Amino acid sequence: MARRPTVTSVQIAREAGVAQSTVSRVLNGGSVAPETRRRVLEVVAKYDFQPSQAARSLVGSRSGLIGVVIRDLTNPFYPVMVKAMERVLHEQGMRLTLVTDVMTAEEGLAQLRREGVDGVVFTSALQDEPLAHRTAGHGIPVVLVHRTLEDFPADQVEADNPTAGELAAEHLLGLGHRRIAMVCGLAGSSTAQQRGRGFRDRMRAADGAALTEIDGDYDYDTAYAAVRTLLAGPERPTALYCHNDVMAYAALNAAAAEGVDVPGELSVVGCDDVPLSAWERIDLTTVRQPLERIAQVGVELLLGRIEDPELPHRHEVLPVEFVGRSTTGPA
Amino acid sequence: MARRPTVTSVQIAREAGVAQSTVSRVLNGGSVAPETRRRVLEVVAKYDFQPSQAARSLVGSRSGLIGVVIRDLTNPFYPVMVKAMERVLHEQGMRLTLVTDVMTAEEGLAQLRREGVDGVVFTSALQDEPLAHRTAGHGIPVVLVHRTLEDFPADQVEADNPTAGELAAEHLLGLGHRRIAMVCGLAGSSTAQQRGRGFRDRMRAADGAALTEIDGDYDYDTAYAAVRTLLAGPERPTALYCHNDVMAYAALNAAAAEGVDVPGELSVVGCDDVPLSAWERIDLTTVRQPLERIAQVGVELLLGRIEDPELPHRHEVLPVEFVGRSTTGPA
DNA sequence: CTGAAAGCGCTTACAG
DNA sequence: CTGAAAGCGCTTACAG
Repeated sequence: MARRPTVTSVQIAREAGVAQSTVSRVLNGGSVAPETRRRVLEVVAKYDFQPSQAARSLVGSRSGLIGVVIRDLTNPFYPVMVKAMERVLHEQGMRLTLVTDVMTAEEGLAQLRREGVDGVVFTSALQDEPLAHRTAGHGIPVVLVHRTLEDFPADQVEADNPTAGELAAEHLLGLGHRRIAMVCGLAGSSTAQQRGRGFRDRMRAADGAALTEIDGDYDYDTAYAAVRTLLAGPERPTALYCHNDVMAYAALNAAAAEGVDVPGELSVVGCDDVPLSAWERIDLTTVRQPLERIAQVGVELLLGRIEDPELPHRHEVLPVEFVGRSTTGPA
Repeated sequence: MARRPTVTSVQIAREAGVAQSTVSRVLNGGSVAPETRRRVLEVVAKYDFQPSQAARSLVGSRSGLIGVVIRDLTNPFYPVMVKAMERVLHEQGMRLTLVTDVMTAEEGLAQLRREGVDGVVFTSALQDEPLAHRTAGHGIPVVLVHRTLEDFPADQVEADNPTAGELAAEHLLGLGHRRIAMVCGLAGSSTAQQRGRGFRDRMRAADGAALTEIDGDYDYDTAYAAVRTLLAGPERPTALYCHNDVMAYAALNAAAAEGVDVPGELSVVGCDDVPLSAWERIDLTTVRQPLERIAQVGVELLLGRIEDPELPHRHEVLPVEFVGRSTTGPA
């Protein structure tokens, strides 16, 4: 396999009658005489010259690459985030490299190191996740987005998840529900812990309220199976609080499969407010978190830290908002 | 910004007491004495050494990077494809770089050239799309996946879309529908053209069948607005054939918004069979195309071509399958 | 089997 | 403002 012929800065220089370093200066904004600049740019345009990223990142101090760790890309939550991050990065002339669940955490870290990323965004960190710690351990700037880790020495951005749980509980209790089940997200995730805590706190304050908790792992299939079992069982709850929208969809569908009317016999509340949730066929009552904003702030914090590693760590908590729709009703 | 200290092959060599080129040979499978190999690997393991991709792709003939052009990542169709492609690439030790709609086609091509991709997968080519042509023009191997281009000199993989259209028409006609509307995908896309053609062909063979065509652009919002207008109008059809599932969801939701019962007053057929379509709340009658298989075959063809550019071009057409669910009923 | 050397395409001091 | 030169971290002939 011969490498296909690509125009290099040396060829541009030769044709423009300048030194190769002058081409570099023109492209990177060094001081160049207007006439020289014009001549170089003309040749650059003629060949639509694109400087090699490999060479650039090899010699420069930056690769212009940001790693984004997203385990499950099929959760509709994440494409929205990816898009928001790409937008910010693209404005800065930077690129994004994805680490998904096709590879192990180990392989993911190796990948990020080989690619020489300037920083990494973690979107789904778990308490026992070694990847974020080890990445930071290699001196790579890290930001934790959406899910956070207590005492982790890095910038972090998340929604006000305890309040999200409280708002959900308040809503259901206000409708008169007392036999409630909570479909929990991944045990090691901060979001599940915080949303669970907020919900439980409000529940405890209510008279005669009984809370059952089941594991949904933030996964459609897991939640679907768990909710079907629950609904087919003896002590069917009158309301369900799901730690994310995807599990709420699973609950809605499980209810349909079991012939349980929503919201007549069962109320369902989610968390996230993914675009899907507004669909008439779904119309999910949920708690909105500012997905795009979280992604955007996360990338901005990371870029700021890459610029200045000495900045004090910031931990942003963004407000959530209750969104009442038609999957909830009186007990 | 100082570059953070990274272990290099020179340091590994020094500590192992060998030449740097020997380290390279150990890592890339050259001939090395067992004892030498052992010593080198020991040091490699000690530092968890990861060779720089930048250096490697600068000097080598391959970057190990494959560009994947996906315009709209939020269509649930695409994450499934990305995952399938990542899986194949990861097995080959290769990586994927995404080009989405945060950048223009122009910027996308520039990006791919700067990154020195070994090849590019186009998943949403349009007839007037210059990007695929120009990419190939730069000598970069290209494969067209899902959407194809007639007479394009490259490997192509698609579903049997004409048959998809025919199956949908057959189903609706068989249920007695005669006043039918077709919600069309992007005008310049092969899928919309082929699915439309297949559907029209069958329609023409049916007595007294009237077909209205409206533009949905493969976009949820566009299709939603168009279907609401259609349903609110005077000559409401009894059935809808949508060129993809996302527009069918829009149609389902638009019907709900207009108070039109599905399938009682309106039947809806989609195309794709994205996982979502099987949800009880959606339960869309559709025509399945083998998403993952298309993605997989596409990447395999591309890798084969990179290996041997002289291979004759292949054009694979994969079978589709009708999936009857509950959004369709008798006229 | 192994080492010394060239070179990939750039950026970045360093002179002038 | 501009050029000559060093060097980023590798792979790949080329000797031995």
